[in-house]
Amino acid sequence: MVRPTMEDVAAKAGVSRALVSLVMRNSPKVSDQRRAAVLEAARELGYEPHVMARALASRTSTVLGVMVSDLRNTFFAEVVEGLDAAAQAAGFDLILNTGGRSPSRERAALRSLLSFRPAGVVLLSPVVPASAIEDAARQCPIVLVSRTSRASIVDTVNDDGEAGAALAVEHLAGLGHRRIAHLDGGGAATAAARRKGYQQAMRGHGLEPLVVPSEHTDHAGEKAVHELLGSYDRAELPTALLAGNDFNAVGAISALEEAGLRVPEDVSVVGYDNTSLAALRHLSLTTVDQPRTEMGRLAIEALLERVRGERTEPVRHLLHPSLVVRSTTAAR
Amino acid sequence: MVRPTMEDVAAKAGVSRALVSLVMRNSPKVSDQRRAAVLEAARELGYEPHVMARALASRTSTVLGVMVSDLRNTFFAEVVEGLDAAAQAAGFDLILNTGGRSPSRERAALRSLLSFRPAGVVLLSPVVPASAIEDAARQCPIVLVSRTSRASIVDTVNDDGEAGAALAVEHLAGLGHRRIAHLDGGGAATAAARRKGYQQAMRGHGLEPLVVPSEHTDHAGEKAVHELLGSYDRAELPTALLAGNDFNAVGAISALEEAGLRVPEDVSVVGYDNTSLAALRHLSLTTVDQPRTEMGRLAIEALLERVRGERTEPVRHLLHPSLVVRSTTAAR
DNA sequence: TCTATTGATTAGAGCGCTCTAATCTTGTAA
DNA sequence: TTACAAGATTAGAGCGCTCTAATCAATAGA
Repeated sequence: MVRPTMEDVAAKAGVSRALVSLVMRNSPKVSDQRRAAVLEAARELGYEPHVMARALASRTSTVLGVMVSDLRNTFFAEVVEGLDAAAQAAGFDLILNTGGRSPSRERAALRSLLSFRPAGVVLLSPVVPASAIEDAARQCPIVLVSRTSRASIVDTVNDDGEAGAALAVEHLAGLGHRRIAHLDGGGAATAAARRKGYQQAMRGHGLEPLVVPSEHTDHAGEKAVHELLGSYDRAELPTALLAGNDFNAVGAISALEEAGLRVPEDVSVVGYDNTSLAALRHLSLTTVDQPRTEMGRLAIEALLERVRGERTEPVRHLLHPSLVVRSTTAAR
Repeated sequence: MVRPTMEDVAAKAGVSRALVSLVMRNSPKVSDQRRAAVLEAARELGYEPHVMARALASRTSTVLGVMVSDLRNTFFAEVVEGLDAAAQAAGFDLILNTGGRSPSRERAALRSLLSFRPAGVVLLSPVVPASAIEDAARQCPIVLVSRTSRASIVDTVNDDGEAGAALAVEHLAGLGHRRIAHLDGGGAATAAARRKGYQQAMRGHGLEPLVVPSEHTDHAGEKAVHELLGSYDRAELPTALLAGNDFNAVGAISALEEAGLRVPEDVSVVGYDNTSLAALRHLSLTTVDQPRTEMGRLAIEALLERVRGERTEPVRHLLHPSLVVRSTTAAR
């Protein structure tokens, strides 16, 4: 289990440790002959540089911290995939934590990440107070994903929920729907923007917004539909629903079908997030897609710009979502 | 961005660096008075020990490497959650990679993990050849999840696919089904065990196994059902299906319903994995649950036993799955 | 009063690397 | 032949910590 060090390689190749160091960082100022000898010795010994020792000596880290609130949520998992791909491409490694949507656990997780003296940290939809984030930002660059910030010291990457919701309303209105309800995301971080976009788009079409309180779960989607069914005559029922997210949409569809209403013949339903769920042919849900991999990529990019000192002004990426039309929406 | 060091804390508290070190590792041999002074100085300066420097000096790492083939798969994401929880509890941090089911990318990812000189490494369903894994195992303890190994140097954590499939057959046979088909998982690592368990359980009940080639996707599930429908008269069609996984089951249900067959009235369907998908009330899929969080916990446990030198014999955890009965199965 | 003894504190080396500055080789010009 | 520049190589300090062994202070026993 004890791995060879640079010193071992140097001894074997008959050169100094410093020369080995140069070769390992492929410095141009090494003769081809020595380089070959060092590389050969390293290969034979199975030598790989020790990242931590390197970080300590060079005073530069190739580690990026990532705190994700909940990996079970495929949205976050996919953003992490994007982060990983971009980080690997840039020669960085991720150290990853989960905070479980608990402020105290998130604090501990963040502290843990910072104790690595990372080059930067990405926070995925954190719930800690802004002050905790700003404190962290004094230690290294911070990028927030799916959370906004006013601090000029942190960058943010979000999808444009207003635009996404508007896209959905546009689609439904274009299909001839007039009574389009929105199942609200409640306390979710993304809910406000989606609600606002929905309301504005509705008014823009001269339509009356109808916001039904709900949550980002399938269960809540069912409940919301039950409430709608209880409050309106069949003839006055909304003919289209914009759910808070895909799960919510699936719950809504469930409840509609149980009540004998067909989707999309009687009621059209649009989700949000384009999770793998939505793509299932069994559901084939029309939904709003967030470019998750791209969000991960942009987060790393923003981080590295700060790391390299190329930028000190904050950047606010607001990504444009797109509508994925499947089988749960139809013309009125 | 330049953080205080132990030396700074020592100066501020008027003690030596060594004493600060003792306090940070809460050694008992420090007077209460000095301890308080050091803690106070650390607090004022916002000092946190530098994990990497600590690792280097102590020659012990608190880092565990994790390579996951694909985070998009919620199964893996949930195992990672389990890994993270157990690691955090033990005071370890995870450095995480994805290998994308490509041997070359996995090799690079593994190398990257090892360059941190981690205390141990967890490989989630890796596709690299066994030799690569055994090479890695010479550098630090390795635990494989969802992959078997004959090497005595690595530990493994798997769910007992045979038992899981048998559980499903048991359930269906108990409901009076005689013609139970299995939609095979094809090349997936877990497919063989599930198939074998299915076949044995069928024979145990004096029933004839019927394995239909498929894959772990919803699309393949649809296709498999279409083939069944093409090969059998309605009267001879299997009355129950054990799918390779939940996605596959959803595809199968889709195709059955399109063909005018009701689930579970005409055909019962059982999935495998108990993904969040299965729990959706809209699907409410009867399925076999793998204890994913537990798998993560056991992987960390096995790793730490090796790290602490408590064990040198390999351990092969074969976790017992359980059946979650929902609404896609009914009595014949 | 002096010496053990115990507990608290610290000096200093070293973990595996990088980086600056110094040293050693050549080749070339005078 | 000598001098010197340019390129190749190395010595050695130091990154922020841990750990062993040594030192120091205080108390107890003779």
